Amino acid sequence: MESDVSANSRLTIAAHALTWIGLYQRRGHEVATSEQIATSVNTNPVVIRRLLGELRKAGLADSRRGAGAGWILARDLAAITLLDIYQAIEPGPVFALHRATPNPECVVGHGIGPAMTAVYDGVEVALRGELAKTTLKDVLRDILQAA
Amino acid sequence: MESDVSANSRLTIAAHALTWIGLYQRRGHEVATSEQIATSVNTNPVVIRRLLGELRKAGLADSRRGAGAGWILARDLAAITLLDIYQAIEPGPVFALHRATPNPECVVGHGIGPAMTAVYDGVEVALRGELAKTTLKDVLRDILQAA
DNA sequence: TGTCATTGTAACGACTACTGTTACGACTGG
DNA sequence: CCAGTCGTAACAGTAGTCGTTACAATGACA
Repeated sequence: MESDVSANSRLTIAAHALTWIGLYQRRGHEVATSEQIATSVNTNPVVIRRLLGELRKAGLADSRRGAGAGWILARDLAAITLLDIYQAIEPGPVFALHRATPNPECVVGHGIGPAMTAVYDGVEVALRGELAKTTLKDVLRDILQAA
Repeated sequence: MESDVSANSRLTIAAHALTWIGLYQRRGHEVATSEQIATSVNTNPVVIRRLLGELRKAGLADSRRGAGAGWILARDLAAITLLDIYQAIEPGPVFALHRATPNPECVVGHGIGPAMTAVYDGVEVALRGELAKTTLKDVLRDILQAA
């Protein structure tokens, strides 16, 4: 169970699932089932299907239905960055402004929004730049090298 | 009310509170009450006291009790970066690994943890670097310039 | 010494997000 | 037709944040 302090593991799970599909395909298989992926991730198949559904909308994965169905990559592992996955599954920014509008008659309340927005934009750019550096091919390479 | 998709507004509120105290002190006042700060932030005084309590533990603010009590800065605005605040109030990293340990008998399940950790470490460094660029003096300057 | 404004903190309900699970309809290869 | 898998709804459990009420503790000041 736990160990974390409350952060998002969705990016980890999504990268795990796609990398698993990629390795499975590289070994000659056609499709991977959510059941198989869930066994590797150690979770429920529905969790995998939900997540891969979002990745399909983003054009990173695809699925077949009916008998002998399952999941395939929509792109090569080398053409999928962690940024692609992040954008597919993370709806909003890391930091947010106030929930309730601060007092506009106060100088600070009036100007803090734009000031923080500028900083947060820079943070997002830096974060995305870091995630864009790594492709799933890189991730798989690291995994196989460590084995 | 809202508008956000579920992100942390704690850094925004904390920066708002400290900046407000700094401007208030610059205008000649001794201490700022949580009531006054809450009016500018548009929230409840207890929310401010809770947050400033964490900032006090980190050595960024200080408080006086009793009658005529309130809050003061423990450092000059120029000596407080957004990274200082972030570290004082954000308990964990942005991204987390799996909640449940993935299947260690699977190559991917075994190696994905270290591989993603390396990436996440880079993300944290980039994020912290961005936040360290801005001091509350910068924030206040932007606020006053825009007014 | 007494008053009283303010902090410190516990407690609670409301809201949101993610996770795990069950259930079942939709689809399709054989 | 049938069996296997996806697609998705529904629900409970966990966790974090926020707003709110309540009240004890503190300490400046009259």
